[in-house]
Amino acid sequence: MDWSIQEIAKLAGTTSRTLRHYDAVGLLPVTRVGVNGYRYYDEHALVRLQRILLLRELGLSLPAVGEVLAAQEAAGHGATDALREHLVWLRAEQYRLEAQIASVEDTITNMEGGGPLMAEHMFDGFDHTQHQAEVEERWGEHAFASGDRWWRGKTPAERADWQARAAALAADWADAASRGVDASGEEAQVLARRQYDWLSGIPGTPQTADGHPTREYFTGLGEMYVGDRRFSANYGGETGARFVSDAMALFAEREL
Amino acid sequence: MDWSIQEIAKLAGTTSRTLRHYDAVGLLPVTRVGVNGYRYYDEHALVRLQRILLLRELGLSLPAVGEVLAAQEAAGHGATDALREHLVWLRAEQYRLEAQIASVEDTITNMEGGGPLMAEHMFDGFDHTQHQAEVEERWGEHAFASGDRWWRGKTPAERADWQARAAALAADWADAASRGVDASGEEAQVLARRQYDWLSGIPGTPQTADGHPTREYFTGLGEMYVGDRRFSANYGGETGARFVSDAMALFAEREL
DNA sequence: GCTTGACCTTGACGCAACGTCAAGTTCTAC
DNA sequence: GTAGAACTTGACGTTGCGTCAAGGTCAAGC
Repeated sequence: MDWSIQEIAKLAGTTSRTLRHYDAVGLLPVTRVGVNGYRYYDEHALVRLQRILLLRELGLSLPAVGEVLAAQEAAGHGATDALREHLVWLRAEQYRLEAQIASVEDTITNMEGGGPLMAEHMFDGFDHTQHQAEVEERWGEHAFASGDRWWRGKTPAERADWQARAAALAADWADAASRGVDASGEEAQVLARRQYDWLSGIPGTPQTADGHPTREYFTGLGEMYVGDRRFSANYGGETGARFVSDAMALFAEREL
Repeated sequence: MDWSIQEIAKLAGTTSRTLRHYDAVGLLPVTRVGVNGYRYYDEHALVRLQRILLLRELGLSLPAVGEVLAAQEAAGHGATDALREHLVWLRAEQYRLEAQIASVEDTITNMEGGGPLMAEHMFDGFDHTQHQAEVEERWGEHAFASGDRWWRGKTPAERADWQARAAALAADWADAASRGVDASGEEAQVLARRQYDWLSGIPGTPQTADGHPTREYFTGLGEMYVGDRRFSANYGGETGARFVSDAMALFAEREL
């Protein structure tokens, strides 16, 4: 049972170029090469490939991936040293990022001359509720001031966390859109759910009794995204916004 | 008043190669080129260079740095849009890292078959208090068990933060050592102070009444680092450990 | 038997921001 | 005059593939 390079690539969710690369660096040698020069992979290769991709998602470099796999093969199972080392790495990076964020915030406030970052930048990078006026028009008056108070009532750490969550969501949407992901597929729907859950945290949005956005609000918001520069700018233009909108509409249809 | 490429590089704390690169990409054009082909920079270039380096430390890409500077020049001062965009970026990265760290931790616990990460890995990446036995021998019995209880009493978030701090410190030591930094210089001494402050957070270490490590403990610890593989492995070998030790000794001499 | 189109190959450039030789020229000091 | 330091341009290396480019292979249809 063996597969061509494209077949195994699709099975594992990667590309043929990546497979050739892994072969070139010796991380995943090709199982068999036909007389025509074609590469073929068997099920052992598939398992190894899946492990490689998993470790890569954890942020390990290719040499590090190789170490982990070699250790596992040598010690039957276990040998987490390389992973633990990587964990230390990740934590150091996180700490560095934290410091950088603080520095950038300081720089911004210095350049703007005083005052900490307030509500006007609450939705930086994910400014969909800038549509506040339109939203209010369609779903009735909701005091944005209450949202503002909610924001100011948060601690700096909470604000940062909230913004980080929003930024990550925005980045993931943009990434998925650029990769041409299917709006009805699992990945996009997971994103739509994240968007939905995230919205639940914002007061001043139309919500059901259990604190979640209403179906109408959710789909309506999605529709408004399309064609609105303030939103689409962060999501790969109108194409990206349309993708987001589609995914949200499908989610609402199925789940709400 | 103009300087040669090496002179201005030293003034700003960078390298001549970097200056040539900035010239090549148009970020910092050279002020004047002599008939011999030599590059010369004036004070305006120095100011701009310093701004560039500052923004680079905040993590901006060269094009982003160019945008910020252009906006500042156009608008007199201000124009923080690019920086704010960068901030969103940083937060998204941080969030991504957080998720990765959680995944790696899960993977490790899965591979080791159960149980969350406990005290045995408390000092991962910065395991100087593994010298516990020797330390106790020299500074009297201090129950390591109390340190263990302290660790287990922390919340996961606190543990992660503490480990991140330790990992960052370790990484910075290793980096400074690899760059051949002077142990008596400001950079190394700042690191030594961080190390000192960090130690203050660990119960079970000899401390003065105000909760700080004693001078003897601090210098003694530094001495033990040299030649101990468990420590030096993380710091660029014995050379790195010696550098750390020297910096710590000088710090203790001057400040404690 | 031929064309078409999908799939495959190797080879090579591109990216980010410089570090690091290499080979040759110029300056400075003795 | 000459050693040695400083300078120049040019080019490769780094990481993990993406992305052409140019061409060979295969299955299907006419």
